[in-house]
Amino acid sequence: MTPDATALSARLLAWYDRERRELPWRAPPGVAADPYAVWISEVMLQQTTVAAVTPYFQAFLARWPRLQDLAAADLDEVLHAWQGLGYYSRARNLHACARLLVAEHEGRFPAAEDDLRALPGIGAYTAAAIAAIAFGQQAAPVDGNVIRVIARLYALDEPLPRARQRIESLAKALTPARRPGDFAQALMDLGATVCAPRQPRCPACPWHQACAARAQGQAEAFPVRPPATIKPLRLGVAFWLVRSDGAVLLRRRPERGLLGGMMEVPSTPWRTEPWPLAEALALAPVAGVSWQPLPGLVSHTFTHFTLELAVVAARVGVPAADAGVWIRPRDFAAQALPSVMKKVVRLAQAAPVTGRKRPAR
DNA sequence: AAGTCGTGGTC
DNA sequence: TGACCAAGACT
Repeated sequence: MTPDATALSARLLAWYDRERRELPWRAPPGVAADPYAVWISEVMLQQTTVAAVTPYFQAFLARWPRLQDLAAADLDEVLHAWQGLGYYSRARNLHACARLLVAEHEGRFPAAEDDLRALPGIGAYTAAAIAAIAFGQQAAPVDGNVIRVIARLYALDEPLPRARQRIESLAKALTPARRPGDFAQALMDLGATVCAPRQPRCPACPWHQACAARAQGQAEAFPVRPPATIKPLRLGVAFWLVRSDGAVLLRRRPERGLLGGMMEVPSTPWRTEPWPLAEALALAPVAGVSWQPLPGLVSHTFTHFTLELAVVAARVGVPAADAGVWIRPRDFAAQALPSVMKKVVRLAQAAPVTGRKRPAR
């Protein structure tokens, strides 16, 4: 480290010792972090806020306190515990990683960054985070916070993602040999609480004096991002099919791809062109029933497209085989339903199938 | 290497 | 209200 880097990292660590946040996965000062807890938290925190992760993390560790417990769980249980958190491949990779470690690594995490990086669901960021936080290695995890802080500190005008290499080497150069895990968390805390994307609180920043972007009065202008691409709109028609006993037809999505392995209300494919009703109904899970369009639309924005689902509903007596599984709405809680499908359920239940009065009771 | 992969909060 | 964005990984 250069003298500058030494002074900067010392100042940040002093700030961290003062302002450190208590988080459920964070070990008390001086206590070694549990690699298992660090791993779970870091995977959950991928592209996900602390507020969203916290209840999931606590439920996860209460249910599967050790790596061996998670490895012994069924994938379905893990997916269910993950429902609502998004990026569901994380749950499958988490489960696969637990089983791999138990089967082939004596149930222990490797301490080396490279070995961690080779595990399913652990990329460059998470490998560095575990190595630094759980094993005290001089690794430098680079997440969105670190990118922002470093880009501002040095007023890097090279746009992302090209600037990433430079940011990684600058972050590494700032990382001290002592307390690298605390330094990494300090950098991320700084980005989360002070060096925020909008309206950074520069006067409260321990790097205030050194910050080049701040000196230009342009902190918010960094990092430089390429213009965002517009999200296309995709359309579909969902089939809300109610059996005479009240159970609703659901099906499991393919293992890979969008919402992989999660449950869904059956629907047409999601495409750019509108669906004429007759064309959509030709793809219904059962034929010969009377489909009734429900008022309203389900709108849901994914990372790279917006989805609008119309919903048609019908009652059926004898269902076709192989169409899916019949679940009573009261048992939906036990299903791994992604948020977009919960919206479909909400819409369908707000507008029950008419044409037949529900039995008064 | 650019596209794919969720969701909820924020302004 | 819609666009941005969050402790990224995988292909």
